[in-house]
Amino acid sequence: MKEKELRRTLAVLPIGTAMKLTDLSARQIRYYEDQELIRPKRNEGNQRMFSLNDIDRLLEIKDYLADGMNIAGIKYAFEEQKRKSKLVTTTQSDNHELTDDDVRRILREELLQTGGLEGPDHQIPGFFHKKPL
DNA sequence: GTTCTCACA
DNA sequence: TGTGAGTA
Repeated sequence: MKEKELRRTLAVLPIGTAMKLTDLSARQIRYYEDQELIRPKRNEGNQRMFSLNDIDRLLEIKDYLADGMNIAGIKYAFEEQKRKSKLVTTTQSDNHELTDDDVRRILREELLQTGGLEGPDHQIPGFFHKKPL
């Protein structure tokens, strides 16, 4: 499955396409880049070029945001995703019982629970959640 | 026509 | 986040 992974990392989509695919505004996409949630490549004309992985990433960001998570929380979520991903590939390289979706869902639940139980006093300023619902 | 950066009545 | 300005 290396060819497939390679194609998913090919940055060939301009921001206009990313907008249609993710239903996000150019403003939002650029803002998320500033927050280092995504790292689109740049072409010769300094224009952002997105890969399918970037698109998935943007969709995840939109998903997390919908669940009330903020930028800091999402950054943390991606770090954990990377950490757990490494754990899975090294401990069960041939056991694919856990799909990426499972990891994301489990992780989201964990984050929502943690942030939800924290009292306003012990909550890290703008980490997991936006204003307590 | 599209995208980029910067700035704000 | 939106939006307009001035470019590339």
